[in-house]
Amino acid sequence: MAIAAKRTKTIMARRQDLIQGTIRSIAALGYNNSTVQTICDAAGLSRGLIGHYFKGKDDLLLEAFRYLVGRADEETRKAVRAVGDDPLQRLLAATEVTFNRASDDREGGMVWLACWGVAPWVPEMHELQRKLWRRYRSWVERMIAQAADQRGIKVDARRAALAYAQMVDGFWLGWLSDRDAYTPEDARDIVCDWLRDLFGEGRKAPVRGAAARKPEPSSKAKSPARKVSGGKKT
Amino acid sequence: MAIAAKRTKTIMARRQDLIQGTIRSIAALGYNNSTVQTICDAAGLSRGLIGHYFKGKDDLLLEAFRYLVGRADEETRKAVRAVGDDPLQRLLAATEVTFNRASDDREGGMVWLACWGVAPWVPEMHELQRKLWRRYRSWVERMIAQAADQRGIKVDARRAALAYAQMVDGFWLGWLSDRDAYTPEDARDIVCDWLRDLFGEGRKAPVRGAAARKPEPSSKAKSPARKVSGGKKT
Amino acid sequence: MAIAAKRTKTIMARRQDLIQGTIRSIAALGYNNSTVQTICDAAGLSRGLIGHYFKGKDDLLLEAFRYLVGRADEETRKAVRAVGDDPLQRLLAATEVTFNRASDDREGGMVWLACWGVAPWVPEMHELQRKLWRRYRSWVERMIAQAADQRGIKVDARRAALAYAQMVDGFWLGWLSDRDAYTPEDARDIVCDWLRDLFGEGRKAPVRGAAARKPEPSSKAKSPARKVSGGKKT
Amino acid sequence: MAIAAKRTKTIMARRQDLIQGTIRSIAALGYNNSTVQTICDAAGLSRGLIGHYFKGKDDLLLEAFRYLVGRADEETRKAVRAVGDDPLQRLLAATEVTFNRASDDREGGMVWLACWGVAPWVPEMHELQRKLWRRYRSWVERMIAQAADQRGIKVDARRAALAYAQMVDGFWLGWLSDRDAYTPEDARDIVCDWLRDLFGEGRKAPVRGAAARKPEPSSKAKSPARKVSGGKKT
DNA sequence: GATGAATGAGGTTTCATTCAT
DNA sequence: CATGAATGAAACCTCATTCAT
Repeated sequence: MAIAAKRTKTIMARRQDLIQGTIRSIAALGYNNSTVQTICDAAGLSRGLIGHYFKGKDDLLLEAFRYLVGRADEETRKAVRAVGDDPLQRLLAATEVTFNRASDDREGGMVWLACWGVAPWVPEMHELQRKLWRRYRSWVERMIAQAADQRGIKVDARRAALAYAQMVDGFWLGWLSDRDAYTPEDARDIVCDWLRDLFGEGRKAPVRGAAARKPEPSSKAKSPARKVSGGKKT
Repeated sequence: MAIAAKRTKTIMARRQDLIQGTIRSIAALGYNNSTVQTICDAAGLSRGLIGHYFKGKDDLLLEAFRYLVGRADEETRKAVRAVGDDPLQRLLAATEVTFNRASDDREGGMVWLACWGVAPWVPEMHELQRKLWRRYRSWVERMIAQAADQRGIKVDARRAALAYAQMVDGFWLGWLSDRDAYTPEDARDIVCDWLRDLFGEGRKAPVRGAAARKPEPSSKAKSPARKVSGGKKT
Repeated sequence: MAIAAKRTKTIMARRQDLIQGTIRSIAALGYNNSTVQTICDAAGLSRGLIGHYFKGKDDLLLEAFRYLVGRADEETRKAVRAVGDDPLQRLLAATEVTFNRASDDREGGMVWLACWGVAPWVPEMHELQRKLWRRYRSWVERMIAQAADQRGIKVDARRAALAYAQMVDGFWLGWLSDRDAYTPEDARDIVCDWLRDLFGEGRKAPVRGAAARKPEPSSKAKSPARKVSGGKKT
Repeated sequence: MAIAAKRTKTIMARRQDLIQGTIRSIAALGYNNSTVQTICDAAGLSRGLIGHYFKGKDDLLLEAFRYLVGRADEETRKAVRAVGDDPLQRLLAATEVTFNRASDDREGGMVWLACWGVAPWVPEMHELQRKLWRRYRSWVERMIAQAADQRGIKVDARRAALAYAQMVDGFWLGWLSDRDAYTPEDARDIVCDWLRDLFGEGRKAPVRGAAARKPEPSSKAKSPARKVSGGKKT
């Protein structure tokens, strides 16, 4: 069994190597231009190896996407769990970890972007993406509904969740497509402020300009936002 | 010259045919799976023709994207011009036309999505996309700044513009990736409400007429106004 | 239509080129060692052309076999028709043309041999082969039955047809596998003598040794035989 | 030495395993589609093992063919020896064992067929096949010559041997390619009758017992005797 | 100007063989 | 001695592009 276990471990390691190679290759060359050759080169392995560990290129591509999804999910869960049970805090934590991931793993983000662009025409990827998104949105909706309940505020949780989720995705998309337009921190702040405003919580730190805005009654400017990564995660 | 003009006209027509074929092919098969063959089939033309009108496949792809961009730009300008000079009305009109396009031309939207997914690795497309985005965001920023000025409200125009623009993109992305999660009308309403809330304008009747609507006495934020979506809508 | 006709003609010509290339390649290298490359080289065409005219390599291989079958069939029919209606003469003519083909087109014969060796594992080829064989055997059986009737001789036509057909195939097989063991003329004479003996007809020419045999009463030594090519033909 | 002997034994056993695996694989999948993987799977051994016991795949293939050839040879010799010295009885016994093998070991037959189809392009296999055939034909020729001598009949032994040998092969080929056209028993009867007719021996009881049958008073050709298959059988 | 036949580069995949464990 | 992971050659096929008609 020790041998079998070791073997299994090696197998997992090689699969990881190939997945990482895929991510590196796609990040560097794009989805189309990534060939079995570039992927295996990036993984430091020989071309034929892909057949040992995956059904083929498509399978590997899908698994790489699945890996990114799983990792984002895990990271977000951990961050959310760490802040306790308060729904707003959870949302804020999720938002933060989402945009942190943007800076920390732009490579992964680029792959995510590339996958968005092909998913509609790759049934399995499409399905995975939709499942993910629905779970994510429904989690956001629950959090928002709970937070509103706690505060005795009326919020259309569905619409708020949509606004949040799509804003986050939009910020991801925008930053991946043009990293100079704004920073992930900008995005994070805007979304977090939007969340706090939604529940009438004050902003924490003086946020660029906004803090200078007259505190009108309900200046709850909505800035919709949603974690790209979150979107891809839960 | 008449002959030359006619020729030019034919050339333009053929180019259009090929561009439309490209759009149809990408919408149906995705970016990767669209070949010169599928494109020309979709255009009802023969395979070799592409060389007469474009430098090659890549060029055609780029031109198709350029065409979509140009058309969207034009439509938006027209809608904005039609609504007069009021910045908020202009933003609302732009929002509306944007989401109307979603329903009216899902095919084009899918192509847009596909192009998003490859643009970072196609320098010319990337550049085009960035130019477009920057112009768009700066226009939004100006409109927001003007609208705020008119109302004597202090708004961080840059952040608001980012929030607006990325929310819109996020809704596009989400709807193209999963058309069942919400409707373009949902998206439009959420974004328009967000805009009105930003300026303390009350939500109103079906936004569809909003563009033509007279600027009523800004009834300011409705009651708690903190509901992302007020009473009406889903 | 002239253009369409010409095009069709060209298409047929290219298909023929590829089929001939296939035959030459298989004859020279065997079935396994024939690759798209060797086939196209033998045809004097480029590698990619195969996709224009056939579904793929397998399709081409099958068509090449079909071509050999069709040609053998045609040649045999023509030879049979040329000798009139007498069943024995028809059988003799078929036998002759069969073994003539052996000498005239050893290349085609080798391909036939190669196909025999793979047919059981290539459903379409197998089916074609079986259809062919059955039609051929039943024709032989009918001829034998008629010839026997004419002479008032009792012959088990089914068994005689089997003996004839398999003897011919056996001679083909043997000669293709070892061209030095006997000549096609040897084979032809043996089979023709067997046929004549079956119906009590005298042998035409003094055939090696056999003619010297004592004309015992009914020395109808059966030598079973069957045209390989015939077997593959009708 | 005991150890060395044991080792040798294991080696032989493994080689046998691989040879059997080869036969099973080829019978199931054909020559082309049999890979080292399928062969080792069929043998219940691991892929790399082939290198320990054979020079490579080609060598294994050749050895498998050699094994079939050797076994057939041995079986035939044994059957022939068992029947005594009478040449005709020997031929009948050889015929019988040949067609018995067809039914008893169709798998082996299929491999034989597959090898026929590649042998001309595999020099070593070709050579083996030719040696085998020549030895076989010359043995048949000797038997026929002896039987004719014994009876004072003049027979062209070479031609008769060719007819016999190719008829047998033809029946094998036909049955392997289409097992529904006739049974090996049909083939055996036809060939045995042909042999008996050649020497003016009457057809007799079920041939199955023929090998053990005492040489009865050659009742010479039956009546017209020109029926390929007398009264009995199908 | 329009067509599609022809080319050949390049992609994915399979496979025989080698070799470390 | 046995295993199967690793390699890289080579096969098939697709496809963008060119060019004669």
